[in-house]
Amino acid sequence: MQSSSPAGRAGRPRSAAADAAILAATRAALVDLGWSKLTLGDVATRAGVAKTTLYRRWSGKNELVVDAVAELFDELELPDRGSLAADIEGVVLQFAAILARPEARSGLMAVVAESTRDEVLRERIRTSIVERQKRLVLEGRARAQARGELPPEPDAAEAARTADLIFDMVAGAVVHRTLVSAETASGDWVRSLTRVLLWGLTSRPDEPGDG
Amino acid sequence: MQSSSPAGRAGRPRSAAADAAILAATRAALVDLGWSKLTLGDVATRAGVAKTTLYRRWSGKNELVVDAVAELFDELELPDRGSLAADIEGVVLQFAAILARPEARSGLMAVVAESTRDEVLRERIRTSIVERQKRLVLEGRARAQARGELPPEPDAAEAARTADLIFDMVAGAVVHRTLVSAETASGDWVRSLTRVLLWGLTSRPDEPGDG
DNA sequence: GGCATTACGCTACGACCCGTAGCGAAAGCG
DNA sequence: CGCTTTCGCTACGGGTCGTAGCGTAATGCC
Repeated sequence: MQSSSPAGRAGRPRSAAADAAILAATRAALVDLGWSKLTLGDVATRAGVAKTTLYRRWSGKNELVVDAVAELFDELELPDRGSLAADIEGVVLQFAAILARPEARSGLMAVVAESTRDEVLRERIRTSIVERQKRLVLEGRARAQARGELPPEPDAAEAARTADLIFDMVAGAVVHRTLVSAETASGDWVRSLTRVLLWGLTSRPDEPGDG
Repeated sequence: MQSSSPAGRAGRPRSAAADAAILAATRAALVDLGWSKLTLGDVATRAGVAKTTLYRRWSGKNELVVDAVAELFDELELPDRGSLAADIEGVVLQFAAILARPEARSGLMAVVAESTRDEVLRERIRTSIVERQKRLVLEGRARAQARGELPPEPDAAEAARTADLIFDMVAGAVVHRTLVSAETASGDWVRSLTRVLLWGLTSRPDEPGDG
């Protein structure tokens, strides 16, 4: 059977241009129609491909939108702005800018909602979207520890729990601010968020208000 | 025309029992089918009413699910546990318990996603769900100020901005932890979240790490 | 009690979308 | 040149949507 080509089987190869066109058409349809009114037939027409071609590559609407939205987060990276506070503010502003785009707003929340009843979809979202964001938290902390802004963590498990907490707080706050409260994540707001986070993480345990 | 009855017009009144049955059936359908596979015909059958009756009261799936999910948050209240930290932990645990229910998980995120393209729906979510949660933040702060745990705020606008920030951080963190990271908001996690928040809010501005 | 008014249950309907099957043509590989 | 796979196109049964129409049930007003 497959003798020479490593991954490419015999026969006509799939068009890479079609993949890009379909994902772009999906984002355009999300902008124009939103999640619930988006139909795969319409996406195929926008992309200039047959509906059957679309179904050969994606099993359904959920998977298609996950891939289309995931590409939006490709531009996320951790800039080196010299201090932990500035690094956090920079990446949060990037994240907020992505969530300000209508194709991200309507698409991301919808697939997350669907993922509560679809374990495979949830894993797809995790690997293609969430894990990439969480990596920024780990990189930012490592960089801050190298700078001496944060102390090294002796307990690896505790360090992982803290990173998860920070990730949920930052990403959750931005998402909630943008999609639920429907307010823009302005520079002032991001600075306030960063201030609370950093003071909360670096303050000494002076038993403030505990019984 | 309408001479005596204040709000009730002439004719057969709408069945209040039908309203309750429809909303309960909607939640049951959310548990069994999730958002995307939920159909209004199925909800009507579950509730024991005709499909036309359902359409006479709700304009569509979005509005129906908002009302069905909103009832889940009726039980939210601010317990007086003696300290600000304990109060926060209590209400966050209540919030997390609601979000642990499948009808809330699949329904809430879906309507929020739809609300990004529907201003009327967004306002409906705000008044019936979000604003009720935000009120707990304001009550909790007022109680903490009465206890002397927090200083009084001279600037009302700044106080409102801080309350909005705290609300987005708390609600966003719990939602993100529960629905995106798909981990339970355990007691340990809630205590860690509360610790970061309180230290972040009560620490003195000693310029920690700023240039 | 009779009457107007409104809600209700039921059926039926056109419109739309889904997801798939089948076909002939096109584009690669050996 | 064959073999294989993809592609575009058409067509189809099945399901849901949202509405219209009808007869019936329940209330307020006289």
